[in-house]
Amino acid sequence: MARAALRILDELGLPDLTMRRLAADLGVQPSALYWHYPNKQTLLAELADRIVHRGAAEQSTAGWDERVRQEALALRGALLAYRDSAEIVSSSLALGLGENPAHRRLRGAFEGGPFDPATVASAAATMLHFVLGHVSLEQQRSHYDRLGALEGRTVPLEASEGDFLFGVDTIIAGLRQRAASAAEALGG
Amino acid sequence: MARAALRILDELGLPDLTMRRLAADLGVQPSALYWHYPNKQTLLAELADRIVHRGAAEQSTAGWDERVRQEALALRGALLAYRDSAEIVSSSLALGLGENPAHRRLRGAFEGGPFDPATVASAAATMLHFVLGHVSLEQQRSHYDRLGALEGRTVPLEASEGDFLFGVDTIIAGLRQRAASAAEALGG
DNA sequence: GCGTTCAGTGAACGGTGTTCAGGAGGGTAG
DNA sequence: CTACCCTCCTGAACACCGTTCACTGAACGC
Repeated sequence: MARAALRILDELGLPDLTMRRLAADLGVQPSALYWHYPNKQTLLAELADRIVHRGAAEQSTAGWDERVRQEALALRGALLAYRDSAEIVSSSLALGLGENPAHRRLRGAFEGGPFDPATVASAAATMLHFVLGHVSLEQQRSHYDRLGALEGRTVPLEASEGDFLFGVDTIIAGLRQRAASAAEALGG
Repeated sequence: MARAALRILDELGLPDLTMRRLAADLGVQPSALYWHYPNKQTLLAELADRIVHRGAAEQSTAGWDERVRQEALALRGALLAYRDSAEIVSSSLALGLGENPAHRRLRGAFEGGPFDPATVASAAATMLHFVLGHVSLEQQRSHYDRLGALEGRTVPLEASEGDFLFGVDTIIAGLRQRAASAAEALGG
């Protein structure tokens, strides 16, 4: 059932992912869905989980900065695999923050670095906000693009990826510097 | 009319900001609104403009990093002044990117620093994504909070502001370091 | 007086998420 | 064989939503 929802999401987009449409695809009345999920938001939350879950970076022995970079790229990849996924993940984020798989994996990557737990959480949140914000905008733009608005030049995907890497690397650089000055204050 | 919409937004929240509700508040039939705006999205875009417009940081002669910090804080302040504003601004962002006032002001702050135009645009986008992502999550959480979910401990606003400053300062630190290494490569 | 433009009415259209009484169908205990 | 329960689904409704469209007054220049 979540499978069918993901297929609709990918082919038609979030606005067309309605309970009625999903029910029709399953050959069932819309009310039948409410036996499995209490409401649409819960269904979307499960979709968000599945989308993020698929995007695990392979285990790596690299330094924390490279691991964070890989994790951010993997997350973006997972999000770009489904249409409008960033919006769904963002929406579902508020309820379960702290137990969100994306946040958890980013924390895992940061834990390999010289940060105290509070910093790890904040750093992961910062990176997560950036990634979701970036991909969200990217997907929204392609949505309006599909709709015929944005008549002018479309931003090429390549430029978008460059922007993404710029942001990720900037945040990582900031954290590296933060770690360095913290070490200096401690050791000096 | 946008005034009335902003009042509804603030008192009832985005889900209750319906064309019917707005029309009722104005003592008018819903269809009357469509003489002034072609559709709801256009109305929301104007609200986004007004919200962001109100949050201008005072002119400052400080360095680029301090100016960026002030601008980010001002933007967050403007967003927090209206309920669900971050979501509205994000939605309206995709259509008019490049001419968005928030993005423009952030660019203005970065232009005081040692960055080429492409870097300025990317840096402003990075900061904007972070700010919108952070505030969006913050507001979504308080929305669910109002609804009675999140039965457990609510994240205090102070912690949220700390997280926000952490992110802003980290991004600024990353950019500072980027500028330094670029200067070194150039001068050395 | 006449035509035009502004601003709004009132009813409808097609869609949405969600609820609720009820009904098949299977398993299991008496 | 009967009676019951549990699972899953039906069919019809409810209360909304954004949007469209023919029509109606009021105000204004010619």
